[in-house]
Amino acid sequence: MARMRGAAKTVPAQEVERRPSLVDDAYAALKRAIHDSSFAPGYQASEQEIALRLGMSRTPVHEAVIRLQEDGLVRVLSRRGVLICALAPEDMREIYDVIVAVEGRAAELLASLPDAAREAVASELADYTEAMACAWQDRDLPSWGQADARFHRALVERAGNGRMTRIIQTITDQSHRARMLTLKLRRELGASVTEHRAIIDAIRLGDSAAAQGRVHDHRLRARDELLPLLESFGLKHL
Amino acid sequence: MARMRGAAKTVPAQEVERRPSLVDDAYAALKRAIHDSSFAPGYQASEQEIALRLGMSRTPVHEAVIRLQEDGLVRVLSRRGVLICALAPEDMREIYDVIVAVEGRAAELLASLPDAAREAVASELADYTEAMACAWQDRDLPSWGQADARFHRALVERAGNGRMTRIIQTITDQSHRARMLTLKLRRELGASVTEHRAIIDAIRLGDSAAAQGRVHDHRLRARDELLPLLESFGLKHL
DNA sequence: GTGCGCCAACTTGCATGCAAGATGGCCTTC
DNA sequence: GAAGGCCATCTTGCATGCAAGTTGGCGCAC
Repeated sequence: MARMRGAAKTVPAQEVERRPSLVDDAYAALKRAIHDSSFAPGYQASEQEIALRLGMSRTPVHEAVIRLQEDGLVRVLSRRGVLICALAPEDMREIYDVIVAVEGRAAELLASLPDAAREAVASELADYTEAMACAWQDRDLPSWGQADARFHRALVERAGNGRMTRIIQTITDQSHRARMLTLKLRRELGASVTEHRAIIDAIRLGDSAAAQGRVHDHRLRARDELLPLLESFGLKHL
Repeated sequence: MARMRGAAKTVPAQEVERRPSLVDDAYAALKRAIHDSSFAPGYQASEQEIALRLGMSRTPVHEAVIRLQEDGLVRVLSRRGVLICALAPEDMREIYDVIVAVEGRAAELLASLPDAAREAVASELADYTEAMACAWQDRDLPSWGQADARFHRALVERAGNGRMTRIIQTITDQSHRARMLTLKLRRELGASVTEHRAIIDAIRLGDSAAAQGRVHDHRLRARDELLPLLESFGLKHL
């Protein structure tokens, strides 16, 4: 009955592209609901209720919730429902440490690329930064936030390390609500443009130590600007 | 029917300690099986078969497999079984980047601790390093590996960042087999002791830049020693 | 002998049933 | 009136049934 399949037998051709399953649907829907605060932090829902709302049975919801728990977005309280996780300032401190670590290494890697690839990346990053500068002049906060997000995502993705990309994606998901909130509170958005340009210069010059250091300083400055804001506003949980 | 629980209602006392479920059992058992190569990479098993072997139904196995997939240890091939993931040298390169990033930041944080805490951590790290030196003299590879693992785990855990700890835990799980293999291949185990001592000194002195840089160099040296070994031995997948 | 196609077996996706545990309200008792 | 205990209800944990899709082999045709 239990047929042992040989280890050497490679993956059978088809490049493993799953069509979207109900689990994926539930996962995406729940993540979106959490991001746009349809499910506010602290809210406690039952899988049954979520399943009903999404028009499917409990099983795919349950599996999606497991994945969300791995992502740190919810917690499953045994026999008591699903709790949407809140983010404390302490969590934001942790998150910034991870960002500093990963983006710093990514910048280092980018600065070590061959000339042509390096220039291409620098050029792309410069585009996003100019978009930020324009948005800043126009006082267009949403555009500024979008361009900033693109800059930081490209910074990591272009380093070509899937694991680092995934880590940043997870961390970004976790802090999504906080970012949306703080975008309106911050004052020094202009400084980011200058710092981004410094990062880009270091990458252009192939100075990996400087690239790492400047990303490091950029993110720590942003953190030190943000955390007091959060605490002064009494945002104990986001 | 669908009773909406208030968001403000805090977690009901009990500090959320799940007793081990069948899912946890399956998860632990599978991870162990993968680590000790009972399930070799490339092996393809069915959830039914695993469930039978573990004496439970398919449901908890299925959920455990989902978690293992999140950890990057297996892949679920839709309607074709569970594939134990193999690690290519390219994966090891990615893994080392993550380690360099996270451990580097952790060292930085440790060097920024207050005097007493810093000294305590340095002292603990020194203990592990001395254990490595002894094991190296005795040519006791398993002990060396264990002490080295403790050093690196403490380096991250003592920084007090749960997310960084979790990332390192995941990465460590992924590369477990590779580490076991390469422990026997490496020649320069002695250099690690010297480098560890340099890291500890930087932490003791509160020099966070030096601490970060020395961890950085230590891990990159180890990587550059290891990767050629793997490739020369033709270990395309571990 | 070779190649093609059909089919049977096997696999996961998902729904649902049942059981055990947690919770909150109601009733009883003092 | 207040407090404590019992019970109904709600919740997830897990087993299992059914359906849909994939695979490999067997047999048939040439």
